[in-house]
Amino acid sequence: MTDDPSEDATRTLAEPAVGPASSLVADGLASDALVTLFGRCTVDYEGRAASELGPGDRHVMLKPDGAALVHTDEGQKPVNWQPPGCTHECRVDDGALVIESRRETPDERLEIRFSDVAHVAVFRPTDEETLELEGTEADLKDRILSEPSLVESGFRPLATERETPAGAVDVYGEDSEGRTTVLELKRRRVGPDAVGQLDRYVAALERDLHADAEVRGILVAPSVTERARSLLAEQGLEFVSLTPRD
Amino acid sequence: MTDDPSEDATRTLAEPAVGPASSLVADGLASDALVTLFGRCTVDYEGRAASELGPGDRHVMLKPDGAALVHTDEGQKPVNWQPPGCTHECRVDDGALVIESRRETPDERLEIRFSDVAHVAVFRPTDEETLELEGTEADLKDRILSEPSLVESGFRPLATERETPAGAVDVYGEDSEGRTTVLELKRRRVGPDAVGQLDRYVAALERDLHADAEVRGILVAPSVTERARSLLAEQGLEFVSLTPRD
DNA sequence: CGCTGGATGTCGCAG
DNA sequence: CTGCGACGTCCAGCG
Repeated sequence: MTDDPSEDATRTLAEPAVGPASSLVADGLASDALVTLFGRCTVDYEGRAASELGPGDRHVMLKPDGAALVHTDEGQKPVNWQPPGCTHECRVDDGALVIESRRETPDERLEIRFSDVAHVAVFRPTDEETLELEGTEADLKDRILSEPSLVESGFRPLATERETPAGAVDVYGEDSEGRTTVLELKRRRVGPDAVGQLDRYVAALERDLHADAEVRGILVAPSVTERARSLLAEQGLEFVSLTPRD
Repeated sequence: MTDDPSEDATRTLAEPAVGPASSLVADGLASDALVTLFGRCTVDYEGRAASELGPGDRHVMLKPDGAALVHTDEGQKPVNWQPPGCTHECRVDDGALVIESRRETPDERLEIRFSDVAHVAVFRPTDEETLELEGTEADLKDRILSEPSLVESGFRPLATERETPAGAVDVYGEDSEGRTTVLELKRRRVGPDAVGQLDRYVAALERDLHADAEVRGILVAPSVTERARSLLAEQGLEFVSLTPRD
């Protein structure tokens, strides 16, 4: 760490000419800073899919990890983006400030062309802290493992993430009568997709064990939709209501 | 529209005191602008789940549609967020600048507490243009409908989004021998989940028609994983390779 | 790297 | 509003 303010201070430019704007963006990219731009731009993307976006005033963020985000006035998700790991370049082309972001595997390219830059900023984010999150599926699993009777009296968990030919089962165990019983856990209200998932695991286990093996499948979630409930019934599967918290 | 520059120009503050920072944020929120802040903050979230994030230097974006995004130096996704439709408030509390975002249904609350604000900006994004995207599942469907033989010689599409007790089938039709044939389309390489989906539709249709009805199920995608391929085989389902573009 | 499934998924559309 | 499935989903964990 030096005393050079460019090493840790925020730097900004308002209504810059293309040259100074380009210089500041390039400096920010070279020094692993977080760079933001605001101004009139078009956006072109080509990769897994392809898109075009006509001119408008938007907010662009370039992260030190190689991510790029283009935000309009609406929506939680960026209108265009590039994932972490991309290489960003900044150049001046025909009087426009052009940001180009590329990656390989898959080959993807994002080009943001600014006809006018209203603002450029270079920030130095720090990330000492990690997010503490609760209320996840992992919390629901912990709840069940520490108190299996919440699922059913006499239920005994024997393994988690047990492998089957159709994938790994969340919780694998036995009921009070010794029958193989598998749980599919969801942190929130579930639809038909979760039933299909549980059904695949149960069918795979019945094939994998004996032809006559009876395997119980229980969907554990706060609630189910009506269609999911009828699919469960058709497949001879069960449901237990349980939330990740409380 | 007036000549008041606050109505359309970008406004910024560098290293502001809490009072001026709060005023500018409040002005921005009141005038449907896009507001960004950068500085040292903690973040607390309570809603569908709950989270805490200790102090660090982060970038916050408040959108005119009510969305809120908190970005660290890493990741394409914000570390914390609030979806569009939320109500943002800005206040000074115990010398700190506090942004609070709320919504109902579900009841959710996000609190961002700045101990130090390095930068505040108010922008006026415009969104005249809409994104033109190609290479989606809809493009794959159009391709098949305009040239059904891409799936199989003699295939005749009869309906799209046809309803079954298990949900709507992407493409419903008949093969050259008059057998009911349903397609599940995916724009990219697929795994076991798509097989489960197709299987649910085929099983529902076989129940819905006659007990003796034979229904063919074809997964149409660029490629499949090995596990998906074996699940297809076990269920007597088929695969056709096709991409949304080219 | 590819596979797999979770996510405070988000988003758009239909009932 | 809920239900349902697509998404350039993103993302972590594991082989």
